[in-house]
This record gives sequence, structure tokens and C-alpha cells, in this order.
Amino acid sequence: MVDKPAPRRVTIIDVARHAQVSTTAVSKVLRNAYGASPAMRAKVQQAIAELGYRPSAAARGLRGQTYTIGVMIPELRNLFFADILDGITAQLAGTDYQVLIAPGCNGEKAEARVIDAMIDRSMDGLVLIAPVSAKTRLIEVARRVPTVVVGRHGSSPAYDSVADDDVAGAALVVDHLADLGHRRIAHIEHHETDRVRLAEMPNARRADGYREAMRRRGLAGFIDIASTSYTHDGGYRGAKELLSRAPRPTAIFAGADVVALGALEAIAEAGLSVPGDISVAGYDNSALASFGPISLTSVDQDGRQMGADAARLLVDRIADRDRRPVQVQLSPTLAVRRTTAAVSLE
Amino acid sequence: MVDKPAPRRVTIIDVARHAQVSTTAVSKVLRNAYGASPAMRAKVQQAIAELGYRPSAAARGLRGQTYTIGVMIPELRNLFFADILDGITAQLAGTDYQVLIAPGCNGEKAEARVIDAMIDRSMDGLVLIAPVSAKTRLIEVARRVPTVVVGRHGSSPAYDSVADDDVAGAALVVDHLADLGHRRIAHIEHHETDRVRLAEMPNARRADGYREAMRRRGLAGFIDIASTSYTHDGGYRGAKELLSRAPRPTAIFAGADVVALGALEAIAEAGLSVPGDISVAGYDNSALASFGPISLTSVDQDGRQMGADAARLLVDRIADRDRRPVQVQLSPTLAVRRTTAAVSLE
DNA sequence: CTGAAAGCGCTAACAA
DNA sequence: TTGTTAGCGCTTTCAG
Repeated sequence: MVDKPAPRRVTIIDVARHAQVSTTAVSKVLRNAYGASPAMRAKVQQAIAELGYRPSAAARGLRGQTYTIGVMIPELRNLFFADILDGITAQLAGTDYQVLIAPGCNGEKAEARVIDAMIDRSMDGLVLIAPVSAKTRLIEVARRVPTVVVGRHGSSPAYDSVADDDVAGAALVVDHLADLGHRRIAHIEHHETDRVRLAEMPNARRADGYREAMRRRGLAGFIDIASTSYTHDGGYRGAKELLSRAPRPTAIFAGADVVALGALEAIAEAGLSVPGDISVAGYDNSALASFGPISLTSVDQDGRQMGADAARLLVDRIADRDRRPVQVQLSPTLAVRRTTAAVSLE
Repeated sequence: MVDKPAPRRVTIIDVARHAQVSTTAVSKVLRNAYGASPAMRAKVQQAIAELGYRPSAAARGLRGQTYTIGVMIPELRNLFFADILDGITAQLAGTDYQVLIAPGCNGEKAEARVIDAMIDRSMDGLVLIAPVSAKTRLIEVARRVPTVVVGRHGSSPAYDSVADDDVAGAALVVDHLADLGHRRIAHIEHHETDRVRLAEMPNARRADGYREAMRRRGLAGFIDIASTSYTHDGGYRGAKELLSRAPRPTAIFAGADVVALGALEAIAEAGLSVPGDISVAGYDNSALASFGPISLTSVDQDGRQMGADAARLLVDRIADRDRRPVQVQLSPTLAVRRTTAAVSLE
């Protein structure tokens, strides 16, 4: 294995020379731009293949596009986000765009840093999944670079958005449990104080939907909420809190699957059985929920579809930055499994 | 909300003008480079802050670095990879490097495309997690850009590597089960045919380690392998196959946690209990394994540590591309939980 | 349809 | 220590 140094980069100039045309011509072929005859196109493409030429995204970005789409994911371990990402990459497969993910942005500050990093890298478009930033900030970002916001409600003049109807999702759960005879249906929510986020974030919408559905079913008096966080531990603590109340709930609607798992642990620890003593439902219908031994009833949001819609809207907007913003709202469904059952007679 | 257009980008020239210095001076401050007095440094930093200047990574990349580290992750849903990533980002926090993840590279072809995309984008360094590409290809890549390979054995003159001792991990499981009195210990492996990968990929090393440990414990006659894949379904099919043999195994060592989960489903379907009738152990000690109701005995690889080591090596190599390559090998430990127990009397 | 030339924002080599 | 200048590799006018 000889340690020969990497040869000099093949540039557009090399290709032009090899194909006996101008660099402009090569550039046009690269971008499928108007104004290149089929003959020239063929010549150039052959030269590209023969030299193994690959355009430098950095250089392209300095004048035109980088053909890079940045996706901000707040939490890699959330399997629902992986579904969204699958939808994005599937929709973008076959185009010239490459998806890059920016990780680890928990909290407004880290999120700001990550978004800046993507803008600094001249990305052509941004998909922000469940961003927590202030709305003014999102608008500012969207004005600099085409942006689609996924999983956050509320419209904006600057960006497109894709969201699932979280109010409807919560209603699905409450109706399902109420139909099974439950009345003391409790909810574990992700604590929220910020005014705008109370109106736009999915967690807040789910809590709203829960309250609304309870009232609609005449169960306003049984509304019972533990306010923790959308984590395994949050579910554990929330369930502990709810179980300590008398009378304790006969069903718990957790705002996310991981929360439901935490709740299941607390319930098991308390020596209660699911769904015998208490029913549990989650949200997201992640792979965890469908896993046999868990078999969690959960609200299904079509993450792939959401991702595909987001990517489609983004590519659209890159092509026409001035078109009017669009809001896509999908409807959730309920995957009923073995953690929910008719209320037991007491 | 007035729809004012985004103002022109603030460039290094604006900063230089504002601070009354040359662009070189600004550049030096940006890079913490030698040759700028504290006074000038202060002036420039103030100007940067006042103008809200952010350097363009594309422009920087054309001459120098992009301050971007690319991480290739074959499968976002693998929680072990998320641990590695946490280690990488933690190690890189506080530096000027930004981590970007390239997703969805299952298979050699997709992997090649993704690696090319990262090179095209002038990334300063690459972390390749469990790459399946041919070794010659990896060496070629490493010659173009500083590269660290994680989770693949075998050394190279071109890249650093970080791996867990998979042979030792498999031995931990076999020893644990043998100590519990098991003799018919079966294994579910990820099918592999390629010669080099048979020597370098973790799955192959685990199968080797299993065979070796069985022989060492005098259980060579009980070696029993189902060859499927490292997926939930692979575990399900593998366990079904193993259970159909007579006499059936009293313990199954699955090559990964997801495989173990699939096996658990097959075992439950067969009407057998764990660990009463059969013990099950996994590999990776992912969040799934420690989740209460599952409580899977599993081999723990310190993913965070692996990621941190990889990042450290990469930054080192970016600073000195000619230093000799290093191989880091970590030792796994065994997390014993409730899916393994003493063999039952028959 | 084709090509020459300017310049995107920055860094590196060099000069002062 | 500081500033001047020449590109990095590409896209984009704008002539031909």
C-alpha cells in the first residue's frame, strides 16, 4: 500500500479543457440549466465521468446553491423524528439535494446555535422539527433562508408548516377511553409556560385537546393533569403523582410514548396491572409502542408523510421564494393495543 | 409584521471597515491565529458583535477549513449510535467545530454516495460509524480527508479507529450463561459473506467470540448458530429457527438488543417463558435493554466514550495529518438483568 | 447556443 | 505586528 498523496482536486476547468468547451458550458450541464445543446451536454458528461469530477459544494455555495438541506432534530432518540426524516430523505431521493442533520439542540440557546451553523454553511433550505425558538426568531430565519417548520402549530407569513392535528389526537384517546367506560382519565403533560408556545407547541395542544374532549364528554369534573416533561422520567414522576391521589385515575393518557413507558414503570412498581387496574395510552405510535411485550395504545401521526410534505414544500419554496406560505395539517389515527381496556368494576 | 427583505450579508470587509483594520486582521481574529495584538483583537471582536457578523463557511472552505465534522450514521434508530454521537458532540462542544450527520446509508452504494457528499462539502473531518465499504475505499477516503472509523476492527495506515472488543463481549455472555449452568447456548448472528468484513465487522467478531468462548468452556459440541440479520425481524426468525431444533437451546445470545427483542417475541409466541424456560442476552445495552418491563441482560459498550475518543483523534489528525494512525480498543462489560437465570432442571 | 470575464467571501503568502 | 494581493472553484452576467 504505497502512501501516495491525494492528487490535486479535479476542477471545472479540467473538465472544460478535457471536453474542449468553456467552463460556463460545464456549469450549465451541472445545473441542467438552459442553453446547452445535447451534443455539448454529452461531451461534458463524458468528460465528467472520465475525470471523476465532483463539483465543490463550497465553491458553488459562494455564488449559487449548495444543494444541501439542513434538518434540525431536537432529539435523535425520538423515533418519531426518525420517521419524519425518512419521509424527507425519501422525497428528496433522486434530486440533487443532500440532507444533513444538525443534532443535539435541546433548548432555545442550542437551537439558535445550530440554526446559525446551518445558515453559515449556506444551506439551501431548512427543515426545523418542533423548534422551541421564539416566533420572531423563526420568521427572521425564514426570511434569510427557505424554511419549513414541522410539528408546530400557528401560521406565519414567512415559512411553510406541517403539523399533525394534536387536538384531534388527544380527542381520539379521550373518546376511546370514555367509550370503554373510563371517567377518571388523567393526563401527563409537558410543562409549558411561554405564551406563544402554549398556543403553538404540540404538547400544549395535546393538553388543550384533552381538556376540551373531557368537557365534551361531560367529564370536566374529572380533568386531572400531572405537569412534568416529555421524557421517560417525566412519565414515571407524573404517574407516581397521579397514583397518589384518591381516588386514583383508571386511565392515563401520556403525551408521548416515552412518557407512557415511564408511567408503565411507575404503575408496575405500585403493584398495579395494566390494563386490569389502569389503562395507559401514549402518543406517536413509535416502534416501542408496537413492540409485542409492550403493545401500547398510541396515537399515530404519519411521520413519513409529514417529512415528505415538508421536503416537497421546501423544494417548492427554494424554486419560488415569494409564493404564499402554506400550512399542511394531517389527521392522526389511533392504534389500539393491549394497554387499554374497559374500566374494571369497583 | 412588515415584509422587509433580508438585508445584504455582512462580510469580513464590512467588519474590517467598521473596525478600521484590514480584512487579514479580521481573519486572524476569527481563526485565533498568530499575529494580532490584544488591542486589535478587542477592536475586531467589538465590530463583529456590533454588526452581528458571521463568517461564511462556504467561503472559508474554499481556502481553509469549514469547521464542519461529518458523521456517517448507518441507522438513526440504533440507540447505540446515538450514544456515540453524544460522545462526539460532547467532546467537540466548546470548539469551533460543528457536527453534521449524514443519514440513511444502508448498503455500500448509499454509503459511497453519502461519503462523497461529505467530501464535496469540504468537511474538515469524517467519523464513519460501522462503515460497510471495502477497505480500499476507506483508505482512499481517509487520504483525502482526515477520517476516524468507529466500530470496525482492523487497522489501516490511513485512518484512526475506535472499536469495542467484540470478541471479549461475546465471551462475557457465554461465560455468564455457562456459569449459570447453561450448555446449549445458541447464537443469532448477522449473516456475512465478504472476506474482509468477516474479519473486521463487529457482527462477525461477536460470532467468532461466541465460538471461541464455547470451545474454551468445553461446549464446542453445543455451538448452534442461526444466521439472519441484526434487526427485530432477524431476531424473530432466528429464534423461531433455534426453537424448532431438538433439543432446543436453554439460552440465546443475540448479537444485538433489537435482535434479542425479536427473539423475545418469538419465544413468547411459542408459549415459553423468559428466563424460566430460556435465557436471552443481547448486545449494546441500549435504552431498550434497561427499560424495566424488558430488563434485558446485555453487553455494554461505552458508546459515549467511543464517540469522545473518535472526536479527539479526529481533531488531533486535522491538526497533524501525518501523525501515525492509532487504534483505540475499549473493553465491554456485562449488564446482568432479568432475562438470564440459572438453567432449569429438566 | 456559446464563451470571456467578473466576483462571491474568505485565507495564505508575501511585503512593509 | 499589520496590510496588500492573489487566488480557492464555481456561477452569473453580458457579449458574441
